[in-house]
Amino acid sequence: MPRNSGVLELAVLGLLHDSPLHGYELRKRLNALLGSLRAFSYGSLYPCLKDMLARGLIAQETPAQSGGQRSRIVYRLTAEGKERFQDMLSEAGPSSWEDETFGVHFAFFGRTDAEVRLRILEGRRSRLEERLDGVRAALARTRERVDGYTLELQRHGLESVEREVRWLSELIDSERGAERHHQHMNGSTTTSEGGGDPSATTGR
Amino acid sequence: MPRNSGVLELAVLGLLHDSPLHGYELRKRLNALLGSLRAFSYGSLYPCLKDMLARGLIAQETPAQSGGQRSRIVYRLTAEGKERFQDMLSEAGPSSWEDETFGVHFAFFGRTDAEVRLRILEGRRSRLEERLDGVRAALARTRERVDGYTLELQRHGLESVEREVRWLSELIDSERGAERHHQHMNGSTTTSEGGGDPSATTGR
DNA sequence: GTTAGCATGTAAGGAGTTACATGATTTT
DNA sequence: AAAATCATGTAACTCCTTACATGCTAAC
Repeated sequence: MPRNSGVLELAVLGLLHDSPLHGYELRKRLNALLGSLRAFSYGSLYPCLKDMLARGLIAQETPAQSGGQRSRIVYRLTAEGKERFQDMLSEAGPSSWEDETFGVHFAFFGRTDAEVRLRILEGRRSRLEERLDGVRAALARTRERVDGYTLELQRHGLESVEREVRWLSELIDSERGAERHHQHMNGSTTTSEGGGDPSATTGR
Repeated sequence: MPRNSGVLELAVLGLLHDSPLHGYELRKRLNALLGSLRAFSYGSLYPCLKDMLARGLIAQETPAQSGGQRSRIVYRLTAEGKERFQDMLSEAGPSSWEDETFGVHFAFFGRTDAEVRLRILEGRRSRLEERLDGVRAALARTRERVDGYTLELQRHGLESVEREVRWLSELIDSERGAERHHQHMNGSTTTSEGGGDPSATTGR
C-alpha cells in the first residue's frame, strides 16, 4: 500500500532517473518542474521517500563525507525503481489525464512511448471537452440568474479550458506529424528532440 | 471550530443569500458556479451544512409537505449567517488571493465593496507576478537540463499565468474607470472584447 | 418492474499541510 | 555572534473523496 499519491512518487522516480539527489534538492527540482501546477512540502516528500525506500524503489547512497557536507542523504533509483517508473509511464488510463497527474506525465513524455503519448494527449483533450460541455450547459441554464462578475468568472474559465484544448490539439498534430516521418528514436537523450518535439509547431 | 475549509462555507453562504435551497440543489449550483475551478461532493457538503446549522449561520425550513416532495430539507440564511458572509467578503488578506479562494471571492464581487474588490484583484495579481518571477527564474536555471516536453510544459504554464495577469489588469482598469465616473459604459460585452465591466451589467 | 435520477446522510481513509524539533553550514 | 539557509524528519491536524446505506419518485 503506497502511502503517497502516485503523482509525487512518479515525479520522484522521474527526477531520480536523471541523477541521484538528496531530499532538499529533490523538492526544489520538483517544484521547479511542476511550476505553477503544484507544490509539495517536506512533510509529504520525506515520508514518501521513506516509503519508497522501504519498497525498494530507491536506495540511499551515503556519499563519502571526506570533503563535502555530511548529513545529506542521496537517493538513487534501484532496478525495481526503474521498472516501476516505466510501468507508471505506460499506464494511459483515466488517472493519467486528471489535472494534477497529466502535468507530471507530460513532463516525462521524453521517456514515454509515442503511442502512449498520443493516447494520453487525446484522453486529456476529450476529458476537457466533456468539461467544456458541462460548463457551457451550466452557463446556458443560469444565464439569467447570475450577475456580471459570476458571468465573467465563468467566461474566463471557459476560455482557459478552450485554450488548453487548442494547445493539446497542436501537440497531437505535432505528434502525428513526427510519427509519419518515422523518426521513432527511443534514445535516452536527456536533451533536445526525441520523438515529436513539441516546440516544432509552437514556434518560438 | 469550523470543520470546513472556509471556501465551501463562503460559497454556501453566498448561494443561500440569493435564495433558500436544499442540499442537492446547492451542490449543483456550487459546481456550476465554480465551474472548472473546483468540485465538491456530498460527503463534504452535508457535514458542512450540519456544522453551519450548529453554529447558527443557517436554519432549516421544512416546507409544507402538502403538494410537493417530502424529504427535501431547505436551508436559509440567518441574520448571523448574513453577518458572517459580509465579514468574510470584507477580508482582503492573503487568504483571498489563493487559487481556490480567489474564484469564490470573485464570484461574489457583486456584493463586495469596491475598495475591497480592488485590493483583492491587486493582491491576486501581485501574487501571480511573484509566481511568474519564480517560474521564469527556474526556467532560466534549468534551461539546459530539461528536454523539449518539460520545456513546453513550463512554457505553457508561464503563458497561462501571464494570461491571467492580463485579465486581472483589465479588470482592475475597468474597476478604476467605473470608480472614477461612477457610471457604467454598458457595452454588454460578455465576450472577450475589451473584457467589459462586470459590475456595470447588473447595477445594485 | 426495473433502471435512472433525486435526496440525505455516515464511516473510513487518503493526501497533504502546518508547526514543530533539531542541527549543520554559510553569510553578514 | 547572530541570522539566514541548508538539511532532515515527525505528529497532529485539515480538508476532502470514496464507498456505502437508505429511500423516494419518475420514466421507459
